[in-house]
Amino acid sequence: MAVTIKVNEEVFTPRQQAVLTAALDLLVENGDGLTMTAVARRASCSKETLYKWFGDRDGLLTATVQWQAAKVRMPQVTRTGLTAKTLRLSIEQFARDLLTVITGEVSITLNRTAVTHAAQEKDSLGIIVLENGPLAIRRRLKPILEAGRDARLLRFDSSEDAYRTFFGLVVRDVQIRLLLGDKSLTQSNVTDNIEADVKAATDQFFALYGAKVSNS
Amino acid sequence: MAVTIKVNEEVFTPRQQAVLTAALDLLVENGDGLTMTAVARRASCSKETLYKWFGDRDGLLTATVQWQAAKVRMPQVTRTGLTAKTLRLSIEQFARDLLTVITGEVSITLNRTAVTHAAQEKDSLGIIVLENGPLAIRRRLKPILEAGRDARLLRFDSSEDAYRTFFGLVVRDVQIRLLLGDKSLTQSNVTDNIEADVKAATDQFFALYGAKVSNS
DNA sequence: TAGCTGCCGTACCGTACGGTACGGTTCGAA
DNA sequence: TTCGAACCGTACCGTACGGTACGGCAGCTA
Repeated sequence: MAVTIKVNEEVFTPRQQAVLTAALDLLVENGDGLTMTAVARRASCSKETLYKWFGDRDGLLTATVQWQAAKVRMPQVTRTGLTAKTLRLSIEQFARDLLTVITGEVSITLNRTAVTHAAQEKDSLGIIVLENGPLAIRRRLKPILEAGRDARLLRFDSSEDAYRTFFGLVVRDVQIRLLLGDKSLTQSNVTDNIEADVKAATDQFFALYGAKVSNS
Repeated sequence: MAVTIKVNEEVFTPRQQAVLTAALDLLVENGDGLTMTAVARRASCSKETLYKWFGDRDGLLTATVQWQAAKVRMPQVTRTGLTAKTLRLSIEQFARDLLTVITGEVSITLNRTAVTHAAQEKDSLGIIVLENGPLAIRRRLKPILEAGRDARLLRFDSSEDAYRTFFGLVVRDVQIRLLLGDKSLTQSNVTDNIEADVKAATDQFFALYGAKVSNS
């Protein structure tokens, strides 16, 4: 990976975080409503300060997305002994985390913002969102999958393929429909079904990658 | 389905189609570059005409997306006898069509445009894109899945669930990564692997939903 | 030829917004 | 108490762009 991006700490003072919070709120409320004047008013700060701290509008946008995306760290999965049972619970937890994140209002907003940004030859926001979303899950899931394979509980050639299949089974068409504003996916409509979807996806994943019981 | 949208013919004169082509080209070249002045110049027409034909900028955008999305009709799948073999070929063809469409430059542009639009409380473009993308596939795939079930070649309770699983297995994380501008997914990088991905997805789909051979 | 229609090209207007400048205030340090 | 740094609020500038107006031209009809 040649490009290194600022996933670093990039510490913000409390006051700056208040500004970023205001910016995020504006983004969530009204995607294109992130004008410098609006942020300044919402955060009770001067535009001059915004430019001093973040350089320009793009800098503010990047700082907001980056800061927020990094906050969406999902709870660590307890990776105890690795029996068939704990492995399944871990997988389920990953599915639950993934679904919970992508259906959240903040995640939808960040993804929309990054997609909009990507439509203008700018990929920095997309990279940040990817890095903190799918790729974060992948980094944490892969070792567990491989541990499962080592323990003869799972069976696959490429852990990359296994991860991507898992992603597909869990996310299906939910994310793209949410990003496109599909009204038939009410927030509650989705969240109410998360548990069922988690179970279904996990079942399917084990059906595809679980070690056959009656097998050498 | 309560909402009926203008998927109708909405005939455009050749001259108007030339204008829409210019608009689409601008969208593809530079997502946010769709200014009325740019379209007028590219299409060698006057802004006055644009407003006369399409009402306002949003009308032009909608007409462009709608006209283009409707053109992305994928080839009809020959639905012959429905043996195990033809069913599999049909499923593979659907997977191939779906992957080919979503990885295309035009599709990426339309989806990005619609997502951007959806970030501004406007869902019309999203509905159009959904209707002509995933939902079009669904409308055509479901009958085949159900025919497969009737012929005891497939096994599932809900054809809706079966369709969505199929979608997930085929699309995985490809679409969201493309929308976010993931550079590690070169165009060729993806298209070269389509056949392998089609086969893998189809295999997995039949592993999950194919009727067990040694059963009842 | 006269007149009408449709359209091109260009000029124009109003506004929204990114970015800058500056006066005034608070507050901590010397 | 004085100085300076940080920052708020506001006014300001330039530009880009959506939308409108208008002059001119081509083509059709009578």
